[in-house]
Amino acid sequence: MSTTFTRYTVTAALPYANGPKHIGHLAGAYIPSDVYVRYLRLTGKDVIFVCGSDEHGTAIPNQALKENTTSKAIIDKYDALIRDCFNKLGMSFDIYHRTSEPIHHQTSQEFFLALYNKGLLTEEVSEQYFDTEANVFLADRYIVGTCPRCGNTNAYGDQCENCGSTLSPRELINPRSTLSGKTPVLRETKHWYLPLERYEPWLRDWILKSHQQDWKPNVYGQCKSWIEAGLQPRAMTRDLDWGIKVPLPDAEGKVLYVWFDAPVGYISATRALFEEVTSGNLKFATPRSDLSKAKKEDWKKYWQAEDTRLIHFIGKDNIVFHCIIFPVMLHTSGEFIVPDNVPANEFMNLEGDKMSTSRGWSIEMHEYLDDFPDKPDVLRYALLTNLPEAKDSEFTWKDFQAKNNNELVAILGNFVNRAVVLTQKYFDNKVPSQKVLTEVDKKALEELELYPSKIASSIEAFRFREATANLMDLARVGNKYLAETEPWKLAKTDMDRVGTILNIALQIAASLAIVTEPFLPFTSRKLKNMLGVSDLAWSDAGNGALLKAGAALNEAPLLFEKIEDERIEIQIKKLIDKKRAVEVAQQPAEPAKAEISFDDFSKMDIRIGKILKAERVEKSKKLLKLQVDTGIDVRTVMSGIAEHFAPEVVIGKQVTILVNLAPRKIMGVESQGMILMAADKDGSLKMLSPSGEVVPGSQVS
RNA sequence: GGCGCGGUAGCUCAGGUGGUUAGAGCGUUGGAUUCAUAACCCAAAGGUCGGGGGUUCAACUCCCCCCCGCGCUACCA
Repeated sequence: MSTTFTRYTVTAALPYANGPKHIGHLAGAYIPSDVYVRYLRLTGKDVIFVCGSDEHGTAIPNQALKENTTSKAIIDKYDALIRDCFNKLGMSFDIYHRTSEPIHHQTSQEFFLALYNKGLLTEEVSEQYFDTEANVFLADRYIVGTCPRCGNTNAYGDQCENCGSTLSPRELINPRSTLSGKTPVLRETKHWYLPLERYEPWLRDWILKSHQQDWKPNVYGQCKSWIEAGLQPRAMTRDLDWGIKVPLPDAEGKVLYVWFDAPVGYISATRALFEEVTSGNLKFATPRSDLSKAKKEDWKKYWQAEDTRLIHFIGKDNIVFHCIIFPVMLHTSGEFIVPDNVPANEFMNLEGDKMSTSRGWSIEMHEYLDDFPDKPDVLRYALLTNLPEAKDSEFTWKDFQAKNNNELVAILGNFVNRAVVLTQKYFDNKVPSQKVLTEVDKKALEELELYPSKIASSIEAFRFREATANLMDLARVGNKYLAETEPWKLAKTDMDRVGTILNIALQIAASLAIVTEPFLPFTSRKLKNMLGVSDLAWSDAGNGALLKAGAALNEAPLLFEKIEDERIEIQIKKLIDKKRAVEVAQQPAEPAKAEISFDDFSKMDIRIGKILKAERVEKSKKLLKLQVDTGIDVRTVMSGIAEHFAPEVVIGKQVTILVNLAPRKIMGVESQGMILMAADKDGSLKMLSPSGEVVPGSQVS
C-alpha cells in the first residue's frame, strides 16, 4: 500500500462472448477504465490497458445450441461484434485479446501446473451426472428437470429461470440430459480444487486490514461478507469438452474452470501484447504508447514487479472473482502481484427496471451505435454523469437527451462555438493577442488553472462522475466569462479589449481540448483540430498561453447537435417493442413432458382441500405452515408461497393438493402433501381453485 | 432468517476522521442579455437528510431497534 508505483497494469473485465453487451456493462467497467487509462497516459505514466473476449465456459456451447451452430462460431461472432463496438466507442485498449488464442491456453495451463506442482490444489472425487448415451459428464447447464421450488419442468441444473432459484443438479426432480433426453446417472469424477479456506488469514490481512481505507465500501463490504461467511474449496476444473484442457495425464475430458482461465486472460493478453509488439506482427495489439524498445519478456514487469500498480475495473457481479479467487491464485503462485484496487461499480438500471439482455430490456452497444453512429461521446458523457459508483443508478432516454441538449450542446458546445464565432467575426479567425488584463480576466485565468488538478484528483480517487461534472464546470467558467465581459458590445469601441477577452476564451477552449480527452476522446480530437493544436499533455492544461497570438484557427463545425423529442420517443418505443418481442419469442418455452400411462397418472391422489390455518414460519422468507382439511383428515403442509400470499389471505381458500406424496420434514416440521400452484411467467404463483365451492376431499381427475 | 450495500430537494446524485444558514446538475419560477445550436449568465423557491430511540455542548455524519430497495445465502416436495 505504501509502495511507490512506477507503472500501471489496468484491466477491464473480459466480456463473455456469448452475446452482445449492453450499456450497463459500459457504465460498470469499460468507460471508467478508459477514462482512467487515458488520463494516466496524458500524465505520462507507464501504463498498459488490457482486455479481451472471455470465450470458454458452459454457456458458450449452450448458446451455440440455441443458435443451432458451433461454439467456435459463437465466439467468433460475438468477439467481432463486441470488439467493433468498443472500437467505435473509443475504448483505448493496448490489446483486446481472446481467451481462445493458443498463448492463453499455454499461460493458463502453466499457471495451473505451477499451482499443481507446488501441491496447492487438492483432488476430490465426487458424484456428477453422466450421460451414458452421449458418453459425457453433464455440466449443470445441460441437465434439465423439474424445479423443486416452483415446479417448472424445464429448470436448468444450476438455475431455474422461471423462479430464479439457484440449484444444483442433484436437486432436480426427474433430471434429464439435454443432449440425449435420457435420464443421466451419477458417476464418480475427479476434480482439482483451490482450497480457498487456507487463505482466509491472508485475505483478512490483505483486504480487511490493508485495504479498509482505500477500497470502495461496496467492494470492501462484499469481500468481508464472503470472508466471514467462510470460504470453501472451489473446483478449478470441469468435465467439459469446450475450454482449456487440464494439463495432467489423467485428465481426459476435463477443462479448466472458466473462472480460472478468464482472469488469467489478463496476463495472457499482456504477454500477447509484448509478443506482438516485439515481433512486429500486430494481430490483437493496438499499443497506445511507444513500445518500440520493449522486449518480449517485459510483460513480466507488469505482473510481477512490486512497483506495478494492478487495477481491475469490473462490475459488482465480478467482485468475488477479482477480490478473492484470482488474488488467491496470484498470491499463492508466489510469482505475481495482487491488485492494489478493484473499483467495482454497481449496476445501471434502465427506465425503472433491471437491465437484461435475455429479457430484452437493454440498450445493447451495437444498437446504440447503429442509431447514433456519430455520437459515441454523447453516450460516454451520459453514462459518466450517472455512473453507479456507490449504488445502482438509472439510465433513462429522457436523461440522455437532457444531458446532450442542456449540457453538451448548451454549455460545452455552445461555449466553444461562441469563442470561435466571435474570433471569426472580429479577428479573421486568428487568435488575437492579450493586452492589459483586468480583474475579470485574471479571475478567469486563475480558475482555469485550478480545474485540471481538480479533475485529476477526482479521477485518481475513481470519482469519475465528479470529474465529469468538474469538466463541464470549466466550460461554465468560459460561458460566464463571456457573459461578464460582453465582447460583442466592446467590438464597436475597444478592439484591443475584445482581443484580450477572446484570447482568454480560446485559451479556456484549448484547455478543454486537453481535459476532455479521457472523457470525450472524439470531441477532444475535433476541438484540437479546430484550434489547431497538437496532442498536448495533461500538464499543459490550465495554461493561459497555450495558443499563440496570430495562429490561425481551422474550420469550426458544431461539436454537438440537439437531439429532438421524436428521436427519443422512437428509442423508448423500440425498447418496449423489443421486450414484447422477447416475451413472445419465449412464450412456447415449455415442451410437453414425456408421455405417461393412465396408470401413472392414477397413482397421484389429487384432491381439493380447504386451508383452515396459515402462519408464517420463523426464520423463513418463503414458507407458510398450512393446516389443510383434505376431507380425509386435517394435515400440516409446508408451502413455499409466503412471498406471494399473506397468511390471512389464504385462510378459507380451496386449493388443489397432492395428498399421497411422501411426507418430508421442512424446517423441522413434517409436511404431508403438496399444494399445487400455477407459476406465471414472471414467477408469481396462483392457486388452483375449483370454479365453485366443492366438498373438501373432492377428487381431481 | 443471516451477511453486505443503499434509502439526502420534483428527478439523477455528492456529502474523509460528528461542528456556524445540508450541496451539485437537471426541472420549476423570476430577472438580465443577444456573440451563440431560443443557447448562455444571474437569482429565487424547494429537503422533519427512511422512521424511532440513544451517546454528545453539538449527528445527515457514531451506537441500538424498526421499515423499504438491491445483492449473496438458507428453508420451497
